[in-house]
Amino acid sequence: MGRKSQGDGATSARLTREDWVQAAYRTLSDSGSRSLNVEALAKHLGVTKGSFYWHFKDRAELLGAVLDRWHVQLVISRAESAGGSAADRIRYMLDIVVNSRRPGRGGALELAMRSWARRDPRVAEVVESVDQRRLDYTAGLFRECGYSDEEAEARAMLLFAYIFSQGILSFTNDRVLKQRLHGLCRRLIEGDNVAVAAE
Amino acid sequence: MGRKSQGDGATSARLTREDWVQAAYRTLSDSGSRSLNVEALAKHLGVTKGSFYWHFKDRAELLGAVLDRWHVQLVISRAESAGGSAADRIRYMLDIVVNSRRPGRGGALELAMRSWARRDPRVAEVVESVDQRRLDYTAGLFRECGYSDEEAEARAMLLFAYIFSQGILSFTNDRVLKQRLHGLCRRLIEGDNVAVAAE
DNA sequence: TACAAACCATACGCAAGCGTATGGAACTGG
DNA sequence: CCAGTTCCATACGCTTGCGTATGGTTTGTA
Repeated sequence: MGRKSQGDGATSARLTREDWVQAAYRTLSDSGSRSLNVEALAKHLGVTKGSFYWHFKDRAELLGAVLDRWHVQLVISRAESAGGSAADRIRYMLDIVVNSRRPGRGGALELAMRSWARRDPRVAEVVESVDQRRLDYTAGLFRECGYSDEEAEARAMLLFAYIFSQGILSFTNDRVLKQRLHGLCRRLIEGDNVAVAAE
Repeated sequence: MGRKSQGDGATSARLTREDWVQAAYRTLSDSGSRSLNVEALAKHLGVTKGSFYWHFKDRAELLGAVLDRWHVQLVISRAESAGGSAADRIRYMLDIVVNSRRPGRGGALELAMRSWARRDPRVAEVVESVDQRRLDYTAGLFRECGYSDEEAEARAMLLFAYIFSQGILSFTNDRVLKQRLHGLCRRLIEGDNVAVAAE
């Protein structure tokens, strides 16, 4: 097994600190941070852990880097970069759920972060701030659609609950049915104001 | 540290297989199944692992027992035992979220099961069947309230998404605000039919 | 080409956790 | 009270994974 033939994210022959973080970031969604072990990562990258301990002080430093990456990556919301009106962006966020090719992927990462947060208060703090920021942003969109402060916040909560759960809970595998149900859920979350604003 | 003074679930001086399963079941919600290790459990129960390996063949057998317990426990829904009309039971399920004294507890267990399911297909199968059964049951309640099949299913999905997320996501710590938002979310999920039927 | 820095391999010590072996303590029916 | 069963403690071997030490290989650079 040659190095260049399997380096997952390693562009050059030799690795950088960033390559390690990326690999760790992906591995994280396959299980908790607990199973994020150095030697497995090294094997996955086609090197030995001698490489790892040159880039990082210890395993904790890698986990810290992974946490940072998740933090900044999530704050720069995908919906924001998509642009459009508030109603458009709400609809965009909702439709990501169905349109994503790899459904369990994003949900698995969220899951792993929460699971990790339960035994590391530092992680819990980051997760909480990310949740809050996402909620604030989305509530702002609903306010732009004409909802009151509280109703906007409630609908934002429901929106995230829905998105989050779609990635975690395994309700149905029927694509067609899921699509139809998605339309109904979207209508319930968006409500009348958005529907009116969107047409 | 004497045994009887700290046995967590052990009623008599000596332990039974059931005591081990109970202790494991509780420990599970504190992190993934990965951190469910025998020696820590033994310490928690005030014995050594010599005891454990008398009751169980190996660690896998304990995990299997824990999985079974979760399975049967969840099928016997709490809402069903509460009784009342369909609308009452829907409202009861929704209000459990706010009324539970230890908010993170149930959510943490759900989280742990999902996290576990991601690396054990046997667990994934159980989780999926449990999800499906819960959804079917709840959709039935909404149908009793006069909703169509699909709308009932969509509202059931939203209900579970909401309940699940309340246990996992960390939106706000403000009790009062949470209570008001809960009322709004409940109204969105229940919709007009339930509201009419309930009054 | 020569030297320094960056990067990696190999080999080791160490702790945690699983499972086994074996003997001892506690309870039980006769 | 005394076998026999049930339950537990102690001690051991084994594997996994973290971290270190040390030397080797590649890359940039003068």
